[in-house]
Amino acid sequence: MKSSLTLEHQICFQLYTASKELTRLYRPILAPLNLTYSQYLVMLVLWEEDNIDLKQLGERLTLDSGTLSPLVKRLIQIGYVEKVRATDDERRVLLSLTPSGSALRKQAEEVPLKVSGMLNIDEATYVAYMEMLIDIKARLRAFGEREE
Amino acid sequence: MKSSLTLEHQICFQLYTASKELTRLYRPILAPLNLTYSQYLVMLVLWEEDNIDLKQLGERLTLDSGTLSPLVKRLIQIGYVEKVRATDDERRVLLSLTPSGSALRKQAEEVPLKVSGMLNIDEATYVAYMEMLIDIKARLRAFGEREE
DNA sequence: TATAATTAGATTGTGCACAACTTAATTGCC
DNA sequence: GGCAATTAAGTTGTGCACAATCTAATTATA
Repeated sequence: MKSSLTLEHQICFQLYTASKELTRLYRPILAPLNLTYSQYLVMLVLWEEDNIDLKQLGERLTLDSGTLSPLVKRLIQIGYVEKVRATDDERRVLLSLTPSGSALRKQAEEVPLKVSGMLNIDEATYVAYMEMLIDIKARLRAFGEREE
Repeated sequence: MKSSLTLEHQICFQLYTASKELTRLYRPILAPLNLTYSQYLVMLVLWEEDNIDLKQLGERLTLDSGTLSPLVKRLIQIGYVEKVRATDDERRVLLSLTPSGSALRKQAEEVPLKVSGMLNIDEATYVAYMEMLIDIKARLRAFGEREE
């Protein structure tokens, strides 16, 4: 079972292309906000919880400092966020929204609606798909923990 | 509905992290074959259909020449494939397996088994998940075509 | 209380992923 | 047949994604 080497029968391939194609859908929607897809994810976290430290941010997005450091640098250049060193622990860096970064949230509110409109998907299906993806991740993590 | 801006409620985020985490699972499995994940996908296509041209390969994987050209260059350097210009149309480039690239298939046969073992997933669930991912792509493409 | 181990973040190097552009071959159309 | 439009690959530039390494701050412990 599942041992066929055919491209289309690999769940990895379906997941990989689905992710790429969905990201492609976001590009024109995010362009007016001056954000890439990954930058948008960082902003989503900040709108939810301002003044988060980079460590937590990386854990939320499963991104390491090698990815996050230059990404955050670009968000600072655009002027949406700023870095503040934590006073209690000088190693930590807190990320906070600038007024322009906060203001952007209003425009971003429309993004999920546009996307689900484009996907043309009903609530029940949407939820089922979300659960599937979360389950795949749970299985991956269960394996990771088994290995430790 | 679906208008919450919370990270975890975005299907894009779940798809993006699931794909990244699954790819991460493949890395140690593919390392002994001397392949990255994307290179593995190219090899899958070649084992299925040798002597394919780059255009078709790119369509199969939804990758453009900007990604594929350097990727193929690396596969040639490793010695798994070679490029041959098509005689009937000098623009086309055909990709074919070297003996070492063909031989690799035997080792690769074990990859899907290892992965489904790690995912610890039964056949029915696996198939259901595949169908969901294919459906997501179909919806994305349906939108793309509507826009043309 | 020195110093070893750990931790947070940054840097470097490799490999995608894709847009925009270039080059060369082919096809269409007159 | 001649020339514009199209097509296939390749190149360049930007931005992830991640491993490996480095630096500086903190914590643990001998």
